[in-house]
Amino acid sequence: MADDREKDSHEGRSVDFVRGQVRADVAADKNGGRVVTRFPPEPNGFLHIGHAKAICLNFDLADEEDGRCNLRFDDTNPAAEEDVFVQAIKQDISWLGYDWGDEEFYASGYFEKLYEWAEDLIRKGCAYVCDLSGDLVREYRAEGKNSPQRDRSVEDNLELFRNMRAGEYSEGKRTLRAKIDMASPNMTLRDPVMYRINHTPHHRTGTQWCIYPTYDWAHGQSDAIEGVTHSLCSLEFENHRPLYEWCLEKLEVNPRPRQIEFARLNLTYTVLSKRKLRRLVEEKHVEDWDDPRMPTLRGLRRRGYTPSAIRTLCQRVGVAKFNSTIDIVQLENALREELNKSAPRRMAVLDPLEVVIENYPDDREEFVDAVNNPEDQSAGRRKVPFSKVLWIERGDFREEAPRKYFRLKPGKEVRLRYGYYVTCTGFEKNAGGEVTRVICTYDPETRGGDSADGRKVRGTIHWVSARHAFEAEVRLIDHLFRTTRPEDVPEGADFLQNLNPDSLTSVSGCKLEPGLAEAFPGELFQFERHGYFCVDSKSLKGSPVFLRTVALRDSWAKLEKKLAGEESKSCGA
RNA sequence: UACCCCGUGGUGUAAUCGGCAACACAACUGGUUUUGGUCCAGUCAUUCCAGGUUCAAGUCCUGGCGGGGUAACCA
Repeated sequence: MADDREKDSHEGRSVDFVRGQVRADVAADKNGGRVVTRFPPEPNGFLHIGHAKAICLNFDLADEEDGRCNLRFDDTNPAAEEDVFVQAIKQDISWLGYDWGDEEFYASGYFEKLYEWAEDLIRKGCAYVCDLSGDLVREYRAEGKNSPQRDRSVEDNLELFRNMRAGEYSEGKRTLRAKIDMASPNMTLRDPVMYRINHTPHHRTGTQWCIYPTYDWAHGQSDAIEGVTHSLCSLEFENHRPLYEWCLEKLEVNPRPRQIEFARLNLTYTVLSKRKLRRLVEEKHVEDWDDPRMPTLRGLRRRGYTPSAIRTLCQRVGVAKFNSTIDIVQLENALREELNKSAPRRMAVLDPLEVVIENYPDDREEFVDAVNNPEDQSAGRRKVPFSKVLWIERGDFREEAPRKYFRLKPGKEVRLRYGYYVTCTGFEKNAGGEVTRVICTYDPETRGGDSADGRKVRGTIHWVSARHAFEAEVRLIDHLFRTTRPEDVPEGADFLQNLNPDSLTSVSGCKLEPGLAEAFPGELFQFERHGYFCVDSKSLKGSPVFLRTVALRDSWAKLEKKLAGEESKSCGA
């Protein structure tokens, strides 16, 4: 895998702009040609696929340049952060396939140093303690008006700042602000807040501190402390770059890390804002953060997505500054591509219809030979039980079929995969007009699914022997939202109105190949002609629940829709 | 409104110094097939607009238009 990545990026025709800039720096021997990146999550939530893009970029880039990537928890806000998130984030990054080695850091580990630096700034006359309330600070900044305390003496500032640290003031009472330029067209430069008071205990430093550095005061300096050379972040920090540089310049830190911004990932039919994901969980529109419909890494993991499929997606979408939305099929396709090569095939009937083979002996049973994976001979073969009464998919029989329908219909012959050719000789219906049983005859000469006379059979359908079937629940998962851009709602409307009511369909009584009874949690299969399914890790032992990870492409569904369209058109005319 | 960033097929991402617009996915055509899957072949753009510089502009310059971000004691 590492080899592939290296090949792609070093020998490939093109390189994204971030890699381009990093390589230019290396070529210019900046930082002695060293490359250090970092992934800086705030431990206040779970990682989602948007984070995966940043993780892949930072780790892959460091790897390509023989550098390293640090994991740094940006834990400067005790009100929001918790250790459970630290643990979850580490677990998710590892699962994705990345290793930060010993480079696990916390912004909170630098509190003392950041404090010292803040005092330095005060002494230089570049920071002051401000008494304005939050509302007033906002107002003054908007108007470009100086804080009344902007010209406090260094001595007073130092004393007040120490008092802040000592816990003498209540929350919101005072802040430490950088003295930059209240007239700057860049709002972030209008005397940004560096420290605020918060008496909430911190997940790592407990009650040791009651003043906390803001992102702007902590981030660049944390990068510098760790020797980060390239600090990659998302577009919304673009306006902060001059401030990022101002801090490091004032502190005379050398060498200085370089901030580069890139566009974050957006996916169709998906919502990736932390706030919105939280609402989905809290308002119970999903089971939890690891609901298989969630775009969180734990959700995707539970659903059966592989780390490499996610990495492939991140690699394919590239890195740029254009704010784009990736079609979710891009993700689905990356997974299909991988599972097509690796997932063992099994037969599973989701919507069972009974088939009786009238010329097959009542009590006979035999085992037919089936290929586990046509894409991978080393996956071997297996024996599947066959008998007189079978289950087939309800959708594979039509009393009256449209043209180009290759499956079972009266008088028509199809192949039962790995079994025999069967011809439909009749069917039964109940009072409601629903087909309850299909009657067929089989050709004993076609065992295995081939005929010696070279007779052509257009349809091949899957089946499960009724007597041997393993019954289980299957959950069909679809997009959580029914619109491509769920967040696009009319003024005042809620994105939840775009929730897809059919995102989760539970189907019980599915008839599966008996071997599937032994499937273990997380194990992935292709149910032939349906899609890829995995055993829900939350299913109870001995009664696996299968989740549909992703469906197979279905060109018949497309064709049928098209035919139906033509039909109604000609009828209407 | 102010400031910053970005506009290349349907969707994304490329295109050394200014030099034949490439790749992936989607869509559509056809072929192969014991999965209507996979696989294979083919089709699909006058680079947001208008000027300018140049032998030559996706690329450089000017002006529009369009989209996004920011204007937190969040990150």
